[in-house]
Amino acid sequence: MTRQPLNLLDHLHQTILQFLNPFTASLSQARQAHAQILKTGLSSDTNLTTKLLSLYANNLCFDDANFVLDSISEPNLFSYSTLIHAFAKLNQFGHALGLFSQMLSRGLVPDSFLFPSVVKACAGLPASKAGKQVHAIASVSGLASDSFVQSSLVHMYIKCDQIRDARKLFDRVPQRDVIICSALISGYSRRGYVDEAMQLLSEMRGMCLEPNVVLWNGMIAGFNQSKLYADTVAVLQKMHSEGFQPDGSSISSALPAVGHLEDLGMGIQIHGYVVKQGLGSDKCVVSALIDMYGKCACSFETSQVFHEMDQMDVGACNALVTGLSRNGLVDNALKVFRQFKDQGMELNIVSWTSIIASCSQNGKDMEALELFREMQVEGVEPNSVTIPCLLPACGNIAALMHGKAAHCFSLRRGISNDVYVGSSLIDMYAKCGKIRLSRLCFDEMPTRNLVCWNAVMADMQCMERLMKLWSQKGLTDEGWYYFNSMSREHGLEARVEHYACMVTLLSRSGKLEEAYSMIKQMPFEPDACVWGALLSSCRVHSNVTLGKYVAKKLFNLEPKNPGNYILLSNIYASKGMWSEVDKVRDKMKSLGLRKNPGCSWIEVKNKVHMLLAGDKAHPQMNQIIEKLNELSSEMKKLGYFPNTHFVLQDVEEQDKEQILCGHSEKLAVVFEGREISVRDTNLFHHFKDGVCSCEDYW
DNA sequence: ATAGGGTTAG
Repeated sequence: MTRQPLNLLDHLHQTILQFLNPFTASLSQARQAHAQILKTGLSSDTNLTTKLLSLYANNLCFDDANFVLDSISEPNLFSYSTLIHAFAKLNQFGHALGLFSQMLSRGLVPDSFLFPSVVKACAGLPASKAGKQVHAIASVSGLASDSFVQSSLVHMYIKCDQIRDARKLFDRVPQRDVIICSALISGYSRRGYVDEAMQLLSEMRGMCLEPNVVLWNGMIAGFNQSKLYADTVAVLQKMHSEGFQPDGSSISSALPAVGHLEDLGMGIQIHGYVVKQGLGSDKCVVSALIDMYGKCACSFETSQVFHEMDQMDVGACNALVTGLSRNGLVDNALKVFRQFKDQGMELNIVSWTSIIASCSQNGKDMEALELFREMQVEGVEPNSVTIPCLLPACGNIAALMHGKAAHCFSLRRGISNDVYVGSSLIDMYAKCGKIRLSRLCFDEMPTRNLVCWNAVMADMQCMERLMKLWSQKGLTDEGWYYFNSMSREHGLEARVEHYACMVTLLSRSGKLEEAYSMIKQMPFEPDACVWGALLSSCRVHSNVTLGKYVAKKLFNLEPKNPGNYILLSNIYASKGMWSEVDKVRDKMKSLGLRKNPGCSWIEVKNKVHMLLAGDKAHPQMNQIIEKLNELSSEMKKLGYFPNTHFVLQDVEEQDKEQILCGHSEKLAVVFEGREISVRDTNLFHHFKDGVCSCEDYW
């Protein structure tokens, strides 16, 4: 009679065990089994509870896992190990460490199997203090000589940016294996220590150790990450020449470097290898190939590789979009993006960010804003990469409200501290004429890299344009202060764009000679930005002699930029040298260059309106013109006459008046009673209460 | 239980 219930229990036990099969069980089965266990009082069965723990952990059900752990009267090392291993594997490092400390406080002693997972958790966070403590505990437990523990510790120190501790530990290991060497070599590679990595690789020979594929791949990925592109490719070649077959992982880590180097020959060779080895079905390899051809300016091959794919892949689609826009084919990029979407392709955050970046980098700012909205409608959340791709579009068209919305989003999502987000905010606010907000963003950035110095230097340029401090030494001094402190206090080398900013600051305040001598002393060839800055100051200060000289330099550097011709002709015009003006205009005509039409944008009720000079395309154009005429006659009644002196063209007075009234700025001003930002060929004007921030200087 | 885990967006 006593056997019957035991059999029943046995049967139940078997059923629950089946439900808890780690390979087949679903979360709901785990919950059912859990309920059964509780009902039948099987909680003391360690076999069952451990399986349950592992299932909950693998499904990231922290609360359930903790509940089970608490219900075990005497949780042992095995219970904790199960959970910690699972969490470490699933990148739930905080949970893993929390359980580890709980386990220690219960007086349980970890074994050599548990330590690697715990150390991995410290590496993953990374948490260097905890890592050191765990190291100490391992030493006290006498387990620090275990090779698994040692390898994981080396990895942890590298992740915590403590290369010297990693090396110290490595040096004390008597019996080194491939794995611990691989950990250190990959660490060196990721931090850009090429010599140390290569040295250790050759030392392995002396230890009778052969590198394996994982080691090679770690080196390739590491060098690529350190932007040491030539070294990346060199390692791939070395690997191959030493008789190792690069796998998909090797190829997809090396291809970005080939692209950066624009080494098409190497790219084609690798493509051949991919085909030969049958790696063509590897999605990462294919995407990387498409990207490589895109970077090497081979639009045809980019599309070809894409179309030869046997299976659609979102990564490859993204690479194609970027590849097309990189080669001046934005419209094609937009077209294929639309096709992908219409085909029901699962577009991810990279897809949306790519197309937004393509637009904002190619003068399609309104489209970028629209796509950003569309993306959110589709339920895709922007991230810290999306924002810096979008913000230039806001800045370009002074879409302040959109920019502010992106700023608020960044604050809510806790990504405003990201150095790229911060830099693009600085830039966006400066371009919208919001200097104080721009500076606020700069001051609040916790870390500053080259990108944000670029932004703040550009910001200085805007300030110089927008403030009244033209000739006072204050702003120039501030510029010098930033310029010098960049290298002195932050160890960043001034680059050509920083020189361009200083040239602007100096030349705008009238120190044209000082600016020119700075250009001559630059440690590298001055580019078009530098000369352009000087030329536009020559225009401000009507300096014909220097202007003529600078323009010549610019015509050589960028013969197709109409802006330079316009500037020079304006310099002549400001001195009434109309025959010289005609010469420049004739030159432009013979080169087939045309002045880009003036363009204004205005945000009304969160919608951006674009107004092109001389363009009648705006749907409300009739009302706008009516209102303009109304304003004009009202202004004239109050004693205002269009100042035709500012029309730098040798035309009849009446035409000048016409030209002035057709200005896109005027068109935007019709939306009166608001803050208005307008941009001419080289700066933004910010109107508030009818007063322009440039104080009518321009 | 230890090293790499790759591609496409700034």
